Amino acid sequence: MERLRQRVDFLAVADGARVAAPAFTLQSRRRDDAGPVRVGFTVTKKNGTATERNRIRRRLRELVRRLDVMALRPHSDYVLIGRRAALSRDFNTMLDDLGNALGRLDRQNAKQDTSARR
RNA sequence: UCAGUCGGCCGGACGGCCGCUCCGGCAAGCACCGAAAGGUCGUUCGGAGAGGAAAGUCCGGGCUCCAUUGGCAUACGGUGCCGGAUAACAUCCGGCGGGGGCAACCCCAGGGAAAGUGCCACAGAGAACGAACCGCUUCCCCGCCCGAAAGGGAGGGACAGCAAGGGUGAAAAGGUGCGGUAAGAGCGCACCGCGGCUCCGGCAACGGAUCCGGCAUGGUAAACCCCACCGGGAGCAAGACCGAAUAGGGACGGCCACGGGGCCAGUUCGCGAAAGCGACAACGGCCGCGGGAGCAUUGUCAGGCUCGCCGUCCGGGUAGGUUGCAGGAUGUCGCGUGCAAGCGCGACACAAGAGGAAUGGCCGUCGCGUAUCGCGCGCGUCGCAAGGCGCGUGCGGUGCCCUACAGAACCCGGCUUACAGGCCGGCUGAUGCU
Repeated sequence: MERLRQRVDFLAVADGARVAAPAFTLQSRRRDDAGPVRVGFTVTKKNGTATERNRIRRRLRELVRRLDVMALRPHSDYVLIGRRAALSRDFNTMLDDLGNALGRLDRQNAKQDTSARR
């Protein structure tokens, strides 16, 4: 698993499907290449001071690390957009949130694929 | 003990599991490459990893590029008591002056108002070539009262004198007292204030003393301005190096007029199912004529013009990468020196280096604080007593907070702002005890 770092990659994912949770918004995009799963984090300035933004990003990063790798689709990019609730929300609860969000994202992608085929 | 004031410091500790970034390194193990020697953006391993403000980006520097490349002046901006410290500063230290506080101590944008210009609202008579509203006063005039008279008293008026008192204001042209006068006035005197010469102390800001001047010039320069001093601009997204794909530029070589794109002409007419055949045609080509502009369509051509394609090399340059980028006006300790800021010498140490941005996540134990409950002790008070109430303190339990402000982004020196809780020291005042 790699980190997403280039601006163009973030912009590409921003066009993909998205799912909202109390502490974050999850986006993803299938890349159609042989590369590994990549995950990026976005925390905008409206979420608070630099210290608070750092904390949000670190907790989200830890969520992804704890996650079962099998829950992520291979050859895909994911972006987690942090929200202020990520500062105080219970860690295990957020872990469940992320699992649910991934499931919903998969269903949404499947629906988009079938409609694209038609 | 309480109240105050100034300065300095800390800003959770330990541990468990799982991670991140950078550095070191094969000395050892593993993985991979290699025939081997050996090697690796590898892994296990070893080491390091946010702040007192990292913040605001308000000053000052280093560094880099650009400009000027002689300096100066003008303009613009900044600084503004004196001396010192410093790479430099609007910072710091030591003084001076003014203001506040019983004091320790604190505050001050603190050059020039006899270079010039402007402004000074409201109130008030008057706000800057001094003014007279109420008022005070001598002489004179008018009538009245007392008196025998001389004269005296109260009132009114005119000419003058005055600025003490009243009133306005942030401010009214020195202040207080005595003398003086018709009433008054620096008119005179004393003290204070102000200005000036001289002398003394101090590097200086400035302070002190004698004498002189009766006092002549109100405030505002965070109004213009004057004077002195300082300042070229932009910033690490600076700058340097490397440099993919695609498009485009240049050079050389090869290939083919096959196919394709663009523009013009044919989006024409006849025959034909179609392929095709034929006809006619220019603002096009060729030919003709003319020295030329051009002319002629009665000549001729159904296509004409243009871009090529492939390979190699070169230079510019985007994304991106590397560097700048962590050994420095560096820190700690000691000694010397200076009232101090600091400076000098010596020893030791190396202490984050990210880049959609590492330094974390989840827990445990302890500690701190606070709330509450229980028990014990001390003091005060009420009560005959049992005991009640209040305050302080110790131990234990439980809950909460499990921490405030806040995250390096080229690096330093400052300033400013934010900050839970806590520690240490100096000094001042008040009170108590010896």
